[in-house]
Amino acid sequence: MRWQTMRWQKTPLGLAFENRGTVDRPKIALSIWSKDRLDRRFVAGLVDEITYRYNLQLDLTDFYRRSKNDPQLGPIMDRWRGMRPLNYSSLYEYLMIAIVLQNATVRRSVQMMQALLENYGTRLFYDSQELYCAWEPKVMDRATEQELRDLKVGYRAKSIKRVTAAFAQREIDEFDLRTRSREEQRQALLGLYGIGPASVEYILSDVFHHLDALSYISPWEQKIYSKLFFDVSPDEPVPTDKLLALFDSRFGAFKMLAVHYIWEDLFWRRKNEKVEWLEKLIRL
DNA sequence: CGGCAGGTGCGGA
DNA sequence: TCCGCACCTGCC
Repeated sequence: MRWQTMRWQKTPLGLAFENRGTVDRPKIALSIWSKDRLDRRFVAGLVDEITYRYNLQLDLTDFYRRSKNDPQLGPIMDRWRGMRPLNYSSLYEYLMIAIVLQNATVRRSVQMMQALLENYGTRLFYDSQELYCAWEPKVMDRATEQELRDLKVGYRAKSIKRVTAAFAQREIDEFDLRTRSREEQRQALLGLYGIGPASVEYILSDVFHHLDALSYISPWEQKIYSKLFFDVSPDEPVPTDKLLALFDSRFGAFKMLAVHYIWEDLFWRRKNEKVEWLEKLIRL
C-alpha cells in the first residue's frame, strides 16, 4: 500500500494505491478519502491527472529493446523491468521541493519542507495515516519573506515567495505548459526567480516527462557518474561534457530514463549492502 | 572553530 | 558566454 495526499482543484485528498496486478498485466486499486462527497466528474478528472503525473501510459517497449544488451543497463533491467519514474507532485509543489534542495543536505531539506507543510499545508488523517497536504499558492502568497525566514529556510525564502507569487497571479500555468515544447518549458522555468539549470533539468524529466532531459550535471552527480561509468576517483572526475556525450551515444532519447534506472539500482543496493565509495559522496 | 553542502543570481570581464 | 562571489543554516 502506498499513501499520499494530493490537492486537486483546491480539494485536499487522501489517496491510497494498492498493487492488484503484475509487471506484464499492471493494475492499481485507488482509494480516495475526502471531507465532502466527490462527484463522478471530479473523480474522472482526478484519475486523468494521476495517470498523467505517474506517466502510466508510458510505453517502455523501445527502451527495453535498446537497453537489453547494454552492459550496464542489461542486468538492471532484469531486476527493475516495469519500473517507471515516479513523481506525484504538481509543478508548483515540485518547484518548492527543488528550492529547498538547493545547497543543502537531505536532512536539512526535509526539515525545511516539513516546516513549510506544518505552517501552510493541511493536515489530513485517513486510513490510520497522518499526512500533510500541500498548500495552495494563494495561501502562502500572503506570508512575508520574514515569516518564511523564521522557518529556517534561509535565503531560499525569497525564491519561495517569488515563485509562489508567480503561481498565485497566474503568470505561469502548469496545464498550459504541458502543451508547450520543451524549449518553451525550459525558458518559462528559468524565468522563475531561484530556479536555475539544475532544478529545470529535474522538472523537465520528472514533471513534464522528457525522458531525454539530461544536459546538465551538477558537481556531486559528476563524481558519482565518473565512478560508475569510468571507475575513476571522485578527486579527478571525468569532465561533464564527456559524460554527457557518453550518455548520448549509449542511451540516446532515453538517456534520462536510463540514468534513472541506474540511480534506483544503486540506491537499492546501498540499502542492502554498504557501497563504500558512495557513502563518501553523499551526505545525509 | 572554519569550511562547506543534491544551486542560483548578480555583477563584471 | 563565462567567471567569482555571496548567501541561511546546520553539521562535521
